[in-house]
Amino acid sequence: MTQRNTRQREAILGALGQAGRPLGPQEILVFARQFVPRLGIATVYRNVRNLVESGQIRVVLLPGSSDRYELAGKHHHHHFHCRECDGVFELDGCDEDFSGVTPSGFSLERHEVTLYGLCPVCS
Amino acid sequence: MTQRNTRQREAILGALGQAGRPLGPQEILVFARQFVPRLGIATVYRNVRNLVESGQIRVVLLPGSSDRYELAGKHHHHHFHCRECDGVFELDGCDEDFSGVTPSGFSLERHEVTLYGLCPVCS
DNA sequence: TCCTTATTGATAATCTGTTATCGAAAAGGA
DNA sequence: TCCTTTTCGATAACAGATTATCAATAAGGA
Repeated sequence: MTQRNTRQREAILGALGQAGRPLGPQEILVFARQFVPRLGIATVYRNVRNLVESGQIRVVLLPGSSDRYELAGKHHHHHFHCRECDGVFELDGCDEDFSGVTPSGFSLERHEVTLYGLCPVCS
Repeated sequence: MTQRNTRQREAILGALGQAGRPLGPQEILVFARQFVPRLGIATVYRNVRNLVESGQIRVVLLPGSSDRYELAGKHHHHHFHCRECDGVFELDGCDEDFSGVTPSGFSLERHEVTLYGLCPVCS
């Protein structure tokens, strides 16, 4: 036997699906406890790591803030980071092309765009 | 007497000027030791904090990497982050407008763009 | 130059986020 | 159901970045 299906892993995936936006480990814990009340933070970290390795979820890196996670398989997009509640929200797909801004000599592989301000709730 | 002019602070500002790109505290230490060989890392952190507070330098926040610092007073611009040497480089001014990408209900205040790939040296 | 006191340099302490440990619980094949 | 082995949950330990401590040094005004 290799990997087992646990209620905990399902709860974590369920939390990310339900939230519809990138969550940090602590946020995942809160959401997923709806499904598994006794869920522990170590289990969240463990499963998040495995799910990233297996390609089921994706790491969202943010300037000046800790990592969030979102379900994989979405097309290229970026995020909005609320300075008040610290929540992160998904934006619609990105069609920007930054090759023109890239100085000669540099080889551009990817880009990250983050918008800041207030989310609807905090406005 | 309130604040004194020290060789150390001058060396730190000199390092940032000479490098011409955002530096982290450890990088600042290396560069600035050209001017003050016995410079300590605590002094770098102390001065960096004061210089940010006094508005002489600016914090550069990067996704998935620790903070860098650059001289203040430049016009709005973004950065290129080399995945090989971890160096950060300044790009020419940004004229992007992301208000069209901002969903209704959100209030956009600022944005951050980071390009990734290889710098000329690492290419 | 002298003296006061901000600043330095070395290092211990702290902080935040994450991983390791280990006995208890539970997945799932026989 | 039983048994093996993965996974869990609580918490200790760790890692990297940053800040605090404190005796020694050095600005810079008198």
